[in-house]
Amino acid sequence: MTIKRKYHHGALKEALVDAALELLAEGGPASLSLSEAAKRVGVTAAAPYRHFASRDDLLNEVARRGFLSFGERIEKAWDEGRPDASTAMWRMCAGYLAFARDEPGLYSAMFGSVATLSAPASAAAADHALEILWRSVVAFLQQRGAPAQGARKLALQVWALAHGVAMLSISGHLDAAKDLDPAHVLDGAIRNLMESAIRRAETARG
Amino acid sequence: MTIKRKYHHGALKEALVDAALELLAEGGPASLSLSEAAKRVGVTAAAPYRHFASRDDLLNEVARRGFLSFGERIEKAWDEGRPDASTAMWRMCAGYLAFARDEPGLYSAMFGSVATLSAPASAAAADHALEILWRSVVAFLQQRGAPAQGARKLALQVWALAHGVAMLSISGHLDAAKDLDPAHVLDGAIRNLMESAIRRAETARG
DNA sequence: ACCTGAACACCGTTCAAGT
DNA sequence: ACCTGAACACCGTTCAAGT
Repeated sequence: MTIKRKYHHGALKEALVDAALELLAEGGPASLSLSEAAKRVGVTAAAPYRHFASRDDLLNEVARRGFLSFGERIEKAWDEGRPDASTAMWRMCAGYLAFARDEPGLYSAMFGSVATLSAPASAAAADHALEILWRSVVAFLQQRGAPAQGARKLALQVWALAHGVAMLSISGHLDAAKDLDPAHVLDGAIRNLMESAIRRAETARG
Repeated sequence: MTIKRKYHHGALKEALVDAALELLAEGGPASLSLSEAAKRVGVTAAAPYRHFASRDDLLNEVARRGFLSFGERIEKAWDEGRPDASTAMWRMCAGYLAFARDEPGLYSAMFGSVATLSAPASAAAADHALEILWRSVVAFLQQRGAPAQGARKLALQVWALAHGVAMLSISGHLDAAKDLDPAHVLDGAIRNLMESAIRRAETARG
């Protein structure tokens, strides 16, 4: 009664995605190999091509799912702005950095590859994540009694800031600043950004 | 009188670096191949190993030089804060984004690879680039009569912001915001960051 | 000291053949 | 419909041998 692999795996696509996440966690996007994923799952190197058009296609699917769980995570962290917008905004930023810190390989796959993430599915998932950020900024401005006029630009700035800190942190460039932890740097900058926006609104109102 | 390649190339190391820059420009870090660089230069795939320990070693050398020319570029753009700190800061940020836009492959090689850029030489070059940013922030604060107290943290925030915008721009995530160009987004954010810092100094002074 | 040639393991990808 | 086996081009890397 030896354990035999069935000829048909049954859930090969899911298994390959899981293996890809493993590889990403172990060595980043560079070590995501279709062959290695196939080997770990117990199929031939050619088998994945029934489910993915190419290596980049697999990477893209992984990135797409990454954006989805990323969006869920920061949405939960925002928690509809409870107990107040400032606290929730801080918590969301911390959640953003925590995701990048906990899954640097996945985060790099989502944002790192220049030409790879051209697929529309992945782009849509990324836009969804941005939208959550945008809604948070709008809610923040509303709670402070400011108009949501420049919210889109502000959301983009918040995103760029969080992304920049995350990437510099992942790549180790922030390690030189031993006394400054990433979350602290980001929090201070976000605070400045939001305060400036609110102040400008107040000044405009007279 | 046929043109014959000398057995000894003479300047193989330099030639390989140049070829690597070409490959980087054509297809990003993923298409930087030691074999392809060797082929373009006209030597065997094994020849580069006299000059570079590995593919990553070549990539690292290219990144190191990238940081050097990047540092020169933003230093020139800053131009010692002429005619005034605000204008110079804007010009430096524009120069930062222009570098990333003109050489996306090189910029990605400099910042993108997570595990690759672990070499101390490359890290030192990166730190030097950050120092230029830091000096600019200090000069900005001085010209505005504010103390240079939080300059280091502020420089890190400026860097993260510029890096974030550059990366999002390179990876195409900013294209969704058709009406907002990267330089404009960055400029607005930097302005808010600096103004908040100055205002805080003024409040503290009473 | 610097490069070639041959070799090996690995990877992406294709395709005819198996279940 | 899904997977194997064999095949090809390509790449990183090593090493003995050539100049």
